[in-house]
Amino acid sequence: MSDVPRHGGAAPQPAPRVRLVDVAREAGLSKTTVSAALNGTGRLSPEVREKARETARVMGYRPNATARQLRTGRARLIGYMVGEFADTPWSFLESPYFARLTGATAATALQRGYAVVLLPAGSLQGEWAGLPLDAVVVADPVPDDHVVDDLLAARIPVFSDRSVEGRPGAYWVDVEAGPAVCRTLDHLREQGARRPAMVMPDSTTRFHREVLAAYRGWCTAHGVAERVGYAAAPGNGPVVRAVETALSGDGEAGDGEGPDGLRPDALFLVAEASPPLVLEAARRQGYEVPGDLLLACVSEDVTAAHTEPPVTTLSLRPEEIAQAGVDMLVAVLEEGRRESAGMLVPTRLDVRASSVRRPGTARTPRTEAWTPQTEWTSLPPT
Amino acid sequence: MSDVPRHGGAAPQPAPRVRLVDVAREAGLSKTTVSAALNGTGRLSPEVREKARETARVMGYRPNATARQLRTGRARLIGYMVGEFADTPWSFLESPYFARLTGATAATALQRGYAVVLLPAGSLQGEWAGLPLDAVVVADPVPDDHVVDDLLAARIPVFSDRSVEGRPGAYWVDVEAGPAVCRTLDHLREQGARRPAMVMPDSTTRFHREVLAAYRGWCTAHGVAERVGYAAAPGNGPVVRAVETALSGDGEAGDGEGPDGLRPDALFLVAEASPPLVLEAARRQGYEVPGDLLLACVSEDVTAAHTEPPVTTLSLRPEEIAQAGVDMLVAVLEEGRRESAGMLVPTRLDVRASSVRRPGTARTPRTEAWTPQTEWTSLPPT
DNA sequence: GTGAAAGCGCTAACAT
DNA sequence: ATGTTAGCGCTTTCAC
Repeated sequence: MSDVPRHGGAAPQPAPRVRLVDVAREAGLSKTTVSAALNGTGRLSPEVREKARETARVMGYRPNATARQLRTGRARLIGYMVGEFADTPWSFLESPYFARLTGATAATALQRGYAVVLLPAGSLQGEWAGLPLDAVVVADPVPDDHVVDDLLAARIPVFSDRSVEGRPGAYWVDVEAGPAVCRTLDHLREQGARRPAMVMPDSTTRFHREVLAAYRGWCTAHGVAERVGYAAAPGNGPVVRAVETALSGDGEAGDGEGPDGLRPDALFLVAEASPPLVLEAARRQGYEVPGDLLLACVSEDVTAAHTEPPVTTLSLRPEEIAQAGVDMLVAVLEEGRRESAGMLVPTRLDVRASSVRRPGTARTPRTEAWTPQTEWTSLPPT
Repeated sequence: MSDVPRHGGAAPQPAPRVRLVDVAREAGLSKTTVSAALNGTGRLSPEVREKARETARVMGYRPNATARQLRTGRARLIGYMVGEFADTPWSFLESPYFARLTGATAATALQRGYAVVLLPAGSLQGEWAGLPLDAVVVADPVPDDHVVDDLLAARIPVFSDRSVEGRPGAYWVDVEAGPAVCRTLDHLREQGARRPAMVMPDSTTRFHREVLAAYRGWCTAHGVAERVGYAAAPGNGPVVRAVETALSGDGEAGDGEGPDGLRPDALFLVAEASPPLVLEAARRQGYEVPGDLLLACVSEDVTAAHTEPPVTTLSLRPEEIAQAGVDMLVAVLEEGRRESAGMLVPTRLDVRASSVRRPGTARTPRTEAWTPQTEWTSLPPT
């Protein structure tokens, strides 16, 4: 008779929500049948299935996600954190790259039926240990952080970059950093650069290590001197200062004019900084862009297209990375594979006026996608 | 005897996690006792409590959040979405203001034991209808969107801006927009501006409506002509174009030189745009800043401090808004109040060189916080 | 093809 | 002060 719960916990909702059993009673069916009808499982006659669905719709039935979770063991919740920025665990959203990566991850995940919860950089010791996370995405982990280990030890699948390759329960998506660097440097060289400098953060991220290695390899292969400047910290201030130092020729050697006594004639900036600010910095150092200095930045900052001249950017394509990662995540979670797997996503160079000295040499006058060869390893795009 | 589940659903985890009952058996206690010990509830002797805690720790027990949720009826999960940007539901993270608001919301929530899940702008019809959300934060809703109604109809508490004031189940935090606008305009006037123009998005957000009203009121009170430019869309392109139009004096009236035939001598920009780009636009229109044009922007963009001259900004203080909102949310959820409530958060004007024509008039030469009077309504900070 | 019932792991009412 | 037990809402096995 009485439907009010007498024993269980307090029902905080004043209006008791309609439950599966309510639908079943209303439709004159059993819980089982209604459940099967709604989930598309079981063997039911079309009429019954329709009847159940209709009743549920009319009654405004919405399944209790928590109960379903408890039963199925999965919460359809994935954690998301960025390993870099360990000292300012939430500032990653202020980077255009991570903002887009985060948004795209959440968007793709939701399409696949998973929700993304935002987590701070830093170790598992945190307040979120109790969340029922099916998996955690760790974007750009730093090697000396042990989040990944903690997560794996807690048997939570981890999705990260290639640095986790081979570890059971860990999966990866990474960017084709090496080829991208080489192609960008090739482009600068095509446009006449002979002394390309690179500025990057003093970071231990796999991406940055790869970039540095590729730059060095390219310099060796082309017989040019290495000119690398390091930004002491992320953020516009430090990066712009590093750019100024690099452009003044006052590199780490401190010899005043670069390795060979000459100032660089191209700059490849591999750190998020505001393109207009970078342009200004170059000008303060007495350069005209692209006249005296060709400029290309690894950046997702949309202002790059709005400066004068517009700035050439190498996009890491956060949306594609996110999509590939989430697709893999869903495959893993839903098909229950355990061995590590991963894939590579290509980059895109958007050539703009800041790196075009000889008109007509660039693929297009202003802005055009140029995609290096794609390299898929395991898990082709579904 | 047998601990393996025989009846229930498949246990996807290969290693069965240690449950409450396991701890209880190991410690020679009952589930109840261990539960009470761990949760700090009930009346237990200190020794027993300690024993239970120690055993749990040793066994690496971590409570199953889902089971707890099912029992308690609350998931400790809050949704987060921003109402603006309905056409590009995920781009809000690329705005410095919303990036910081989002990060701060997630950070504060986590500290209070709640996780934040990212939701797209748009109506409840979406894929996330099934999430066990205790509440949803709707940042800057647009009036013609019915998310708030849908949420309230589904009896999910909503935390938003003042536009939801008075609706049962809805709570608000808002920014002191009016006073902030007046003080900024006062500051520009103090610095010598006589023809301040304002550029804002063509948005129906409560904030923007309030800003417009305040600007108009201020103009009337000071007997100056209104010069308002509207950006057709968010983003640097449209906003910069709107700035150019406003500065050329070519307002909506299309009279070539502004309402009184004169170009503006100050610009108050109430739209996120890259400060360096805005400066450039002003220069393209033949202005020198701050010589011919005083500039102040509502912005959280950190590049404002790095331009030459640095740009004066009115900060909406997203961190404070987030914290106030989450504190209120926790109070509501945990004390179960139903009547609507809200509070106001003050803004902060960071005066920098772009709006200082007469040296010494500004509170400090470069960058100093100047906080207008605070106005608290209900719910004082806890 | 349909329904009864077990039980996911936990918390809280009640009994001791 | 501690233990026994019901039951949160759902999915799934198994018997009919």
